[in-house]
Amino acid sequence: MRVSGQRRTTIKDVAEAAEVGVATVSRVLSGTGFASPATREKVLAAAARLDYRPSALGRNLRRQRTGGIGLLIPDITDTFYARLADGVLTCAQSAGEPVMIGTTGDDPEREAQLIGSLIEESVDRVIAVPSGDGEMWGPAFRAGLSVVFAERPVQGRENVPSVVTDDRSGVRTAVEYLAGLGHRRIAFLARHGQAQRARAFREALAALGVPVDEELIVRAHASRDSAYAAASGLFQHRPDLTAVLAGGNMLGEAAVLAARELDIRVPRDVSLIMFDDVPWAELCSPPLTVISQPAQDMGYRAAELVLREGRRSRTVTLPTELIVRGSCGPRR
Amino acid sequence: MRVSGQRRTTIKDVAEAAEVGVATVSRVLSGTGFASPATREKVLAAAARLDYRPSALGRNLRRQRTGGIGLLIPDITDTFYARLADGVLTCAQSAGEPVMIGTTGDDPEREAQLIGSLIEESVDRVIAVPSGDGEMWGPAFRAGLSVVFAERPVQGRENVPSVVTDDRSGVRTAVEYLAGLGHRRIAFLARHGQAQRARAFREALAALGVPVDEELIVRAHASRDSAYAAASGLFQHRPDLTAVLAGGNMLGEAAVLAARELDIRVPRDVSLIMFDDVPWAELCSPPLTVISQPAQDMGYRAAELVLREGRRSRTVTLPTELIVRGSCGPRR
DNA sequence: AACCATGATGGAATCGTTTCCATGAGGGTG
DNA sequence: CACCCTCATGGAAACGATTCCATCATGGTT
Repeated sequence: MRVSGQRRTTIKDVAEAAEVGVATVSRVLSGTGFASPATREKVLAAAARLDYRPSALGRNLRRQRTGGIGLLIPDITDTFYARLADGVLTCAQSAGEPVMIGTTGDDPEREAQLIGSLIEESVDRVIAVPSGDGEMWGPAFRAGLSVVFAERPVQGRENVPSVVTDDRSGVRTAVEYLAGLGHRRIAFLARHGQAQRARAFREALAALGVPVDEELIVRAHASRDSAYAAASGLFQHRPDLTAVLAGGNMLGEAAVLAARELDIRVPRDVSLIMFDDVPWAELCSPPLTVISQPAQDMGYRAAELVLREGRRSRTVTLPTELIVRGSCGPRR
Repeated sequence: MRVSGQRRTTIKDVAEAAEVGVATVSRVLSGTGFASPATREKVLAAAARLDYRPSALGRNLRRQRTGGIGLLIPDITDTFYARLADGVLTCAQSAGEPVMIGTTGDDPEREAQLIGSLIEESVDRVIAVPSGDGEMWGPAFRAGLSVVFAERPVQGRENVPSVVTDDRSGVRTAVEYLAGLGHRRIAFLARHGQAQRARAFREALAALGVPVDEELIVRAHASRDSAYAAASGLFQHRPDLTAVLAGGNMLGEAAVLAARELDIRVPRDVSLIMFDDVPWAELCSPPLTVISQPAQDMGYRAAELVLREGRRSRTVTLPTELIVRGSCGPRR
């Protein structure tokens, strides 16, 4: 314990203190290679005595890679992504891996920038909720990163392992439930990047013989303001709709708010189903019927996937569940 | 653009391509030192042609520090901390600094572990919502980290810059408001680590001449389950209370849930004020009266503080605001 | 004309670790 | 007894950047 201005204790100091070579210290401490019990003891004692912590900097430079996981999500303020991040962190921390986080705001350009910065930092494992198309991931793959996509796959990168929710089935369940209540003019509030869900929505309608009205499919960006604008605009332009499926919790929140603002009562005037179950869905008035998604699990699985780099694994699809509460009623 | 198995382009490659020395390349690219316009041009061209990105690893090792910011929060799932993290990320990303995030779960031991891992990674700037006492931060200061505390100060480390909310004033406002409605038996649901607020709560009661009932001050850990248990236990043990102040949004959520479960109506039977304004507070039934805190701003300011390392600055105190909605009523 | 200040430049050391390789000791087998 | 194989060990190279320092050229001053 020296005064400030001290030099970091290095492996060399330990070697000196233990009266062995640095190579031996490295071998003992990293557990690889041979060492006699006596030497091992000496080294361990010296390391403990000097309170030695190996520098990740030196190790990483030599190994030509940074341990750790890069995590790219659209918005940490969205509880869905927060839970996803929590899953990643839980897995990563139990594996002792640091996590570098970045938020893209669903902006491909910012995503590209963050990818660049991860490459610069030699982070070689990335979990991402991709915003853009597959192109911007070119540099990442060229640099040899192992990537796992979460929540959404990327078209054109089908062989990249991904962990996604079963959008098709989730959307179908919701649409069938609404149709069963008599609804025909059902709107879908989607975020950019949810093309998959929009497609599933069209398919589900078509399967039920309901004509698809493209004007009822509205897109918003990953921000509260954008979500509110989309929801409010939808209600105002199309007062004839009787049900809304919100593609995420922020869109659901916006829908409730916009409906309240416009004096549209839920579920009397409009039925509402929201993707993603969040704690407040139950506290809301009325309690929201939702399609729950295992966000935290998704993050955890993605982290597992990206950590066992060896085996190439296909994409994992996680199930959704319809939780009926009080925000849907028969067509008025 | 080579096939896989390629070597990273290094500064040496650029030097060769530009027909100059590596030192010159470094000077040009990092902007320091002298270089003739002609050479500068050559270097820049070569770097662009080879798509050169300097390795952060090499730089960091030489500089003996990692750029970037370590961020330690109790729970990323709590929207308050998510917003705080968002503020940090916004500032850090606009400064081009990577952020390493870790969640402590308000567990001092995990916190200590994460601090250790930050030191190992040579991260030299940390923003933390501290869980434990000042002791575990010893190693961090000894290692020369520059630390900024957020949300809570740490006793015994008063000279560490911090960004906190004005707990005293926030609590006082809430208590005075409740007292003004006639409430006397007011409970406080606190999280561990909110000793500051509990103290302010006692002071505010004392200032109003209301006797302090220690049994009405209940503590929970940073998890939904713990919060619910605390809230439910409180309502069951003390059916005589008429108002509750929740120290955080998860505690408020738990209080609403527990009250509903026990058939306690808000605000008829019990008035409720929650610390931290969240989007769902308005959607809740009844809409929740809250003490809003500038969480995102707090994170941003903390990041600013930790980034301009030079000047030592005192702690910043951010104001709170009482937002009256519908969860408080006169004493029954 | 000699000298010096200044700017441009590149070689080489350095950061802390891992890992390759050479060396040496010791024991078992032919 | 010679030989070889194995294990233990340490020196030194490598990773990729920054930066100190020496060298050299140039132009201005005395």
